[in-house]
Amino acid sequence: MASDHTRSAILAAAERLYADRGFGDVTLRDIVAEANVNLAAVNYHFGSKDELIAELFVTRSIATNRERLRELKAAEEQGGGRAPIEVILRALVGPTLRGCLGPENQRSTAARFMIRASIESVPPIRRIKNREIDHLRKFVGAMRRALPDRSDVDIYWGLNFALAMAHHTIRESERLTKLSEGQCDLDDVEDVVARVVSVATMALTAGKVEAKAPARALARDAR
Amino acid sequence: MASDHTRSAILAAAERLYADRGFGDVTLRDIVAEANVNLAAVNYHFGSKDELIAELFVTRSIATNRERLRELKAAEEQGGGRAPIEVILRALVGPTLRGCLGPENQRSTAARFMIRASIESVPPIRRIKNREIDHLRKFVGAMRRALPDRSDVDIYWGLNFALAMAHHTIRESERLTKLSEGQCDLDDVEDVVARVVSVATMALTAGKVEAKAPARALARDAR
DNA sequence: GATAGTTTCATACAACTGTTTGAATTGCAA
DNA sequence: TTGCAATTCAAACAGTTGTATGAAACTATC
Repeated sequence: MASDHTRSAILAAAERLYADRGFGDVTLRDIVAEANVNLAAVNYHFGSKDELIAELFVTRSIATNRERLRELKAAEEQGGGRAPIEVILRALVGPTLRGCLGPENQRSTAARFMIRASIESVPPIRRIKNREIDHLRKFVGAMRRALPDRSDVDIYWGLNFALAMAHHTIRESERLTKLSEGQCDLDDVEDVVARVVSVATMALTAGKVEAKAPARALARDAR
Repeated sequence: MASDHTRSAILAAAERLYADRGFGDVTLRDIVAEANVNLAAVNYHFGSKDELIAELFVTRSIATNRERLRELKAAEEQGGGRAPIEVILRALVGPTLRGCLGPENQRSTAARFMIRASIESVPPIRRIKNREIDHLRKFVGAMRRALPDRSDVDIYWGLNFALAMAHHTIRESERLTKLSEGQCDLDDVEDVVARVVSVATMALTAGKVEAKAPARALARDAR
């Protein structure tokens, strides 16, 4: 096993470079130069460039997913096996948003790396994302328990839209800032989380008996 | 000007190949082989590979944007300069969704190309997307007129979320189908449009005086 | 301190990339 | 037909890429 120094130096350098310049134009030679190691070290320690990228992404994904499940579990335990939908959605999108947004100058390398991964989507990363379905099913289950009257189809769509808003906001944060001329404050992460959760909750609860009647017939029917 | 035959053969072949295999692994040599033209023809007619990609994307973007504005204009004229927010949102996301979704086996090459462009996001395409802001401002204007009580910030967020749901659904349509085991029917484009418009409308109108009071305090406040 | 196993290193490899060149060919106008 | 411009073509260019090799340096064990 030895010192492991080279291995982690490569990981750190690669994450930094990918975060700064994207996957498109960072070569192995850039990485080994940044890490002060030999070119062959990458293939020796990781097998290939793609496996290096995959390891970086998997590490960060696992961290996010663990945090998601931690929040979800805590919420369901507190509610005796059933958590409010808002809290479930917050557990779903909160860790991702908190991990990627926030004041730019204090964003961690990991955060900037995950933003890149969200924007550029190279093959090794796509492959990993496709295996994320089992993880999402856990949230589907919790959402079913929270909204037993809701059809599965509606649950899936609600989940889809929640992730859509979170990821798109991360991907296009720069554009939203420019479009709104800075009026949309993407550094206020908790506000972003609240907005996403709010809209997703409406999407999942609108037009149902849920306590009182909904405000009015929704556009959904206007089709 | 001559026959133009070579030029359009390249465009058609490139669009087909990019649609099928993505930008990542389609080379100029693949394209000229598919188009039965000489390798140098691409640089002769387009200047560079990136300019070829840009031309493909611009052509399709313009078509979509024109359709968007056509629907928007028609709606506002019919309403005497002010259109219902649902109709504005439908003009915003409808053309994109209709252009990319629908039964897979009858999807046009152009549609599949635009899906790829939405997923992979190579530099020349990113550059063009960044110039889309002026186009979006026209929708901001219409939304302001439709919802004069709403703050600009809310308008921007609503627009952001509407685009988020549309684009994410296109990008991740495969995953949503898998997650829902086919229960979410992405071939029924008008249903998808209705769902996106419905949620976006709620996002933009919730918690306001709009006729009756809203059903209840929203998660937004639970923060 | 010899040995076996791990890690580093310089270097070469082999393939592929977009682009350029300059000559050949074509099409059209005078 | 002649002449001139536009287009096509084969070939080469110049650079980059990820990966493989085999020797050297190191490390820990006996």
